[in-house]
Amino acid sequence: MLERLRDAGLRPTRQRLALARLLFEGGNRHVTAEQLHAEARREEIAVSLATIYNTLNQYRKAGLLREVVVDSGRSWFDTNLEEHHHFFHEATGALTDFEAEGLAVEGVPKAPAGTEIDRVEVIVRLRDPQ
Amino acid sequence: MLERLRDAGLRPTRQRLALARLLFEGGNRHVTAEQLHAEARREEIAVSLATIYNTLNQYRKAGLLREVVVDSGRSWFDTNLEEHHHFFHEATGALTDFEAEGLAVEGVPKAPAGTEIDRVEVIVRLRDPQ
DNA sequence: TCAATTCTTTAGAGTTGTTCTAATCTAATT
DNA sequence: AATTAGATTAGAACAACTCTAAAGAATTGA
Repeated sequence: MLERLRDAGLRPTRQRLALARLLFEGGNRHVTAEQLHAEARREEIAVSLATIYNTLNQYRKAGLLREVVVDSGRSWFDTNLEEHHHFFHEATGALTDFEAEGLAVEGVPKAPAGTEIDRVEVIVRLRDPQ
Repeated sequence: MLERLRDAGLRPTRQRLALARLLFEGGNRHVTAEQLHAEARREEIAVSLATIYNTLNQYRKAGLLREVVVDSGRSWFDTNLEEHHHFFHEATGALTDFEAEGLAVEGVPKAPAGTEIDRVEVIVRLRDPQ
């Protein structure tokens, strides 16, 4: 974990290490800033909300996390760096991954002049059965 | 326009009619609440920001508009009701449509138990050429 | 047509999620 | 150990909404 932070050019401070452990040990996960803050509090890790936001954004810039926008008014951070897509259940706000393997998006038009494609994101919005 | 509002079960008030004209006359468009408010102000239509929000949400619920979430912290409303997808240019915040025709998304996994697919959204994120 | 009723609009206060500020603290470097 | 550069913090500030309750406008029914 220490290495991972050093490689990303981030000083391995107490707070950053503790948050890295919560985020990266034990499988992929999705969190919001508030959720991570609450979790740190439960684990008795003293970290301010400002540091949670700073850290999540630094991790994102360093490529340790991805941001997922599905929900206006709240940012999700996703530790899964593999190519994948998302289910989003509007009713509950639940966000789950599905693998890109098996999914084919064909016929994406070429990028408008002066831009290039960064990535193609597929969001499958779910509702309760009617 | 009057008909359109009545059919949607909305009283055709001065404000709702004026906003409907801005939104629906003259081709498809994407707006945020603030943008529409500024535009109304320029056209000397007196509408409060609260009414802008109310109206956009009523239009969305009535199916006259769709909401597009690409940008955490801001909601976009899209008057294009046809099946289509979006380019989003991160650097400028520009949002543009592309037709669904020609695009094929294959191999979407089936919806998790207890849910069904509402819609499959494709967002092509653009960056400046490196 | 004109009350009476119901729905709509409004200004401003409130809320939520996020960023900023500037003072204090800590890791790295000398 | 002292210095310095960078990190953390509480709380203020900010942006995008949403709510409230009072005033206004569209509809209804006589």
